[in-house]
Amino acid sequence: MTEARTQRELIEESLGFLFEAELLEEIIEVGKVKSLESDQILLDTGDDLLYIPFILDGAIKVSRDRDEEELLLYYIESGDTCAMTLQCTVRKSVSEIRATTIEPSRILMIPIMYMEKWMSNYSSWRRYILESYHSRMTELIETVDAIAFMRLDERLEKYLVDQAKLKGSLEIKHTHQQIAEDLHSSRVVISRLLKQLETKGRIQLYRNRIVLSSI
DNA sequence: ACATTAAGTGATT
DNA sequence: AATCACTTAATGT
Repeated sequence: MTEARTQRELIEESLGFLFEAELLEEIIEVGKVKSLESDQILLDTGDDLLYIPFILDGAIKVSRDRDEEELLLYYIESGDTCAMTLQCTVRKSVSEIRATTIEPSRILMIPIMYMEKWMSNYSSWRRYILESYHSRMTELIETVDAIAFMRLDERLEKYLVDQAKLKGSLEIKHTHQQIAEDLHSSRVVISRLLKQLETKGRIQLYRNRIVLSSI
């Protein structure tokens, strides 16, 4: 009882400003809230796309992975959805990305069968989907730019700043190894570059922890 | 005290 | 910028 109430409130709070009341009711009706700890895989490469996930709170990173290699593509936060899953409106398919929680997160899962119906019935839904697609595309291009045109040290600094903004804290609790994986580099290289940034006074290094001097 | 894991570094490609 | 090989430091048992 109270469970359902809280869930309704949670959904209204996170998504209420996005959709008209009628659609919101439908969303509350058919959506299931999934709670995940930090560092859990929400969706993995090769998984069938059965649900559209909406991030209610927390944050998620979307990365490409081949064999054991990984590369961070972009983050999704509260109010966002994953563009990858949107293509299932057109065609039933499997995921080509991995979505991992980077904070304890609650995600609203909506079966994909509603996609098409809502597309034709609700203008707020159409607008949301198109805008969402657009902003994911923009972020993806930003990432491509970073890989193509920035040196690794610049990319690392951008990564740290992005992390800090995302968490709302200058403290980043990652190992050098984890950062290396996100940037698709090696631990040794990241350690060296971090050391340089520390010498320049941009950061302070500790075990499992990096503190940014400023954003 | 010991083992394990994270981080630092010189040398080489 | 990556890899190897090794050292040093921090942390858990």
